[in-house]
Amino acid sequence: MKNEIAILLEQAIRSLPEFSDAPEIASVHATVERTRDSRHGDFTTNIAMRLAKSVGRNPREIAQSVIAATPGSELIDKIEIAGPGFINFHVSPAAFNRELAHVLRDGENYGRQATRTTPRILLEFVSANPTGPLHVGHGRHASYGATLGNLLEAAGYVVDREYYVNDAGRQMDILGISVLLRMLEARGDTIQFPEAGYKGEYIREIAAAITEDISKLVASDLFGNLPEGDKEEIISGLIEGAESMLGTDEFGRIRRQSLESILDDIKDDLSGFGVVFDRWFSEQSLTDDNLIDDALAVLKKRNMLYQKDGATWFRAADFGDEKDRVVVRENGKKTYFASDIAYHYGKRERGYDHLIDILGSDHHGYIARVRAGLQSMGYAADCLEVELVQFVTLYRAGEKMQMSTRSGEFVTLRQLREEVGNDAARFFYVMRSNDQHLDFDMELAKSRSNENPVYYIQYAHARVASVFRQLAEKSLEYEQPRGVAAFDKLTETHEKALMSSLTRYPEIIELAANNRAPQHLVHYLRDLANDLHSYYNAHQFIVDDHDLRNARLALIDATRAVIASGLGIIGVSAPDAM
RNA sequence: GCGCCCGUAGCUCAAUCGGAUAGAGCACUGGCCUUCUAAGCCAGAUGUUGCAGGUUCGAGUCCUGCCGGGCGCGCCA
Repeated sequence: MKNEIAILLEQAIRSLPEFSDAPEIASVHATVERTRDSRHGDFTTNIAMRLAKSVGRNPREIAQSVIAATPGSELIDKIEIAGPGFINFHVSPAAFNRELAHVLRDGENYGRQATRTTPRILLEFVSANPTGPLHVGHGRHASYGATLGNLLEAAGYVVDREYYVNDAGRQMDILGISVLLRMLEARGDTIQFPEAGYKGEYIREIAAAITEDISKLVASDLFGNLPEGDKEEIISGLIEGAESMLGTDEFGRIRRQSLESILDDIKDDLSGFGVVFDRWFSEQSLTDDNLIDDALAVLKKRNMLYQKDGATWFRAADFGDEKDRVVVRENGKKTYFASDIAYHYGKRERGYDHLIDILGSDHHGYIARVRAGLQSMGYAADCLEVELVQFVTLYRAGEKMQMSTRSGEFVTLRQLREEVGNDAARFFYVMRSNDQHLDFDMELAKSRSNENPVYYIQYAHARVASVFRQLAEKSLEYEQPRGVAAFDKLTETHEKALMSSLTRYPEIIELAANNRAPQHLVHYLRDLANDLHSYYNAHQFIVDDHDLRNARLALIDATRAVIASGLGIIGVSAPDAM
């Protein structure tokens, strides 16, 4: 609907020679928006004020000539000039009726844009380290990422969802030794669990399930040969000791089984949360497939690397980073940053045009250097987009909870899901802008779940389903074509409001997708549910008038479809009964 | 110290490349179930948009400075 208005407007402006050189002409489409006040009509544009700047003429005069040049259309009842030069469009009832018929025809596909082949988008999110179960902070990333993926698809983009598994490096050794020590403990050996190890209870559960033979290892030998030092040196000593006493292969198997156990748990948790990935990308595979070397070779070829203090540096500062970064350490080991460059390089090499990373706000410092990496390899700086998600602070009974994986003291996503339910959790997580901090009070979410806005929206959906059940009980039939033919009878204020809201849905999808802002959809659904509830209370749907009854049923049927579609994008169920 | 993000009603938050009178929920008060689910509806109050300047037809939104909060500034991952 908005699109049609924009096309008419663009035709009008292009037909006027005095604006042919104005730069604003390219963005006419984007200036058309819904009015906030129905007295201003249904759609408005500020294009006259924008043109006034570059052409140097009175905006109201410009508006006048634009209106005069606008082709006649059955879509529009009247066009008015208001205020400093707004052009307001009043849409005809017939046009709303026609659009409502579209909603019914498309059902839950209404508002979805046709698929476009470019750009191909890779959406990476969660990517939590596989060293423990997901906690409530990851839940926000999962909900936001999954919803954004759905939104982008609804807006017509081709999106692949990817989880980057940090299965390489020191943290895997720490995981391995943590599990091994719990195995020794379970066997009856006396151990002193290191401060830097993963202390969570889940480590004991993993240890209990591992069948690797560790009879070669004696706890007293292991602890007897520990170096003096801080907690990092102590755990390094334990890892080295275990590898030499038990064997590198044996320790490697324990490490791998621990990783698989945790990864299985994460996958199960996420799929249970309705969050699915197209690919789980292993960091270790970067090394195995020589991708890091390939990426470094590209950088070297482009003269982006140099040697200093025995290390290899990347000229990140040449591309906007605050300083150059090490990619190969003095000891010959590649840095994590080298993996990151290679990973993002690989994403582009796999054919993705646009990369979206959803990261915690504590990672903001790393954006510039990864972007520098891509840029230095010849990719456009804006092919990498990073959406930062602010922290979740969890409160239980008004008390702040700690969230440290290493200490093992945290509330898991699984616990949260069990306590408040998937629907409420998915909804709450995307209710507010991702750049706002989120306070999540468990007790509040549980004890007041009836006041949860998600139920308000679900209830609207269930109410419509209930009306259709009542219809069947009265042995009446819903005749949709007859209803569509009788849309002229929908003249009540509540009906007009509902129709207007329904036809906004495609615009909301576009808005929420383009701004990476699912909360737009959440607020829209709340408003739509409100329209339905108000209508429900003000008017009877199952009335004697055959035509009016079917017209009203068609209207709420369309509403049901849009609510179901919107909730589906957020990952929330649309129940027929509550 | 430098960098990024945030600051809007009592509380939690919205506000569509800058747009018309800054909006919702919660909480509070009163009213509405013999008719399709009262997890609902209707009516009612609240703002120096942290502070001070600037840009312009127009600023919560953009720019500068300051105040307050969060996060980040490794040859860690």
